[in-house]
Amino acid sequence: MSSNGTKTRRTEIVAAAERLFRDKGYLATTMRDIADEMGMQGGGSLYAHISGKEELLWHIASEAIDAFFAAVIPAIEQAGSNSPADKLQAAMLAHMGVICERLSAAAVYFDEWRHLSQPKRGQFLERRNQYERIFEALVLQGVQSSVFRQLDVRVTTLHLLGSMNAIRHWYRPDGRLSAQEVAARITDLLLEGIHTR
Amino acid sequence: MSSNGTKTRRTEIVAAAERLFRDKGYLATTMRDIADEMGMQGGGSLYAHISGKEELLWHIASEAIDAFFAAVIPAIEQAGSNSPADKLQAAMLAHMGVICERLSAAAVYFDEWRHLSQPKRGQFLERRNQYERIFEALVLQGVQSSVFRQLDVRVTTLHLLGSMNAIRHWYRPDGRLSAQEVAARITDLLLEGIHTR
DNA sequence: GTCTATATAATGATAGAC
DNA sequence: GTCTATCATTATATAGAC
Repeated sequence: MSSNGTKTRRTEIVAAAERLFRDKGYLATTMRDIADEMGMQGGGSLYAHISGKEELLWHIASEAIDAFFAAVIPAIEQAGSNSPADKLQAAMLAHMGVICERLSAAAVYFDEWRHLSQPKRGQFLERRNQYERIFEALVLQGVQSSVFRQLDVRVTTLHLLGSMNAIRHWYRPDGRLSAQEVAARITDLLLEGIHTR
Repeated sequence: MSSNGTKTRRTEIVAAAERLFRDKGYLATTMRDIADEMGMQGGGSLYAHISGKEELLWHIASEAIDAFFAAVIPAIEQAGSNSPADKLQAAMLAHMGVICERLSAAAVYFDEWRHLSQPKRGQFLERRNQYERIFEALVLQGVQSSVFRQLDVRVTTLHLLGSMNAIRHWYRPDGRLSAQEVAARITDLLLEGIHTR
């Protein structure tokens, strides 16, 4: 939103690209596809607002990672208690909240970043690793304090992240469950397992 | 392998394409890339062995789904007991075994199938759904027999499949853990959770 | 079966009129 | 800021010599 509350044309283009990148993939999406989505007659008009296709990819990917940081950091700070379990739970709910509410951006973040050329690609991966270390630290704290089982921290962290991120493949905003319900159920499944106790 | 035990040229091409489709993605891989990988001088020589690029994608994707069926069905039949828990565990180990030992094929199966054009795309999805119903049936049996908690069967199944499939993003054949170890640990995490009991 | 050369189509991006 | 036209590049696939 600009200062007067209206979407800029550029913002609309980014949103259209985000949807198309998710639906068809970055390489399968043409500038003409994006122009069509905008109601424009040819791909050329887009270049009055953006510098090129890869700039769209970079914009979406880096804005997505900002969204994850912006949701998860405060969630951890405001968790119900200082216990690693509560902090991890809060982080997981926040992380999945971003995925469910920004499905297109999340798809680009997870699946299309590899089409960035260097050095953007390296910058992206560095920042993503930084983000994932937040979860690894929480898992480590939980294992060290015996709130969690004596698990391999690396494998457990990769498992948690991979499992949470997988919901992008099947969560539907218009489905039976709300984003909060899905996030809560997956969090419960990951923390407690599926076996009866 | 052909009857005399040697790889056919076509099989080599499929293997090269499989690697490249995983590393760069289907659309980012050119026929010249595949020819290079084969030590050929130009993309044209490939067409003596295959009919086109999409045939490679279809061959890899449909062979991959066959591999999943071929591993999981006997694993369930030969499970340690008739309990849903043992059958599901056997199915999970077999499923992740295929992913770890056929990483390239798995990547194509999970990420590149959408570039199939109709009607192949629909045929693929139909068969994949059929495969996933095997897991859904096992989850349902486990919930009905109270071996598992009273969980939403659909969400739990999607969670299990998504979590298992996510290991393709981080498992490395030359890493610290073997395929069997990774599969066993992820199975344990999914069934028992991470919380201390 | 592999080579070189090429036909054909589509792409990202630019130029200039309005 | 959008339009139309187009350039330069690259892609899949084919043709014909060897």
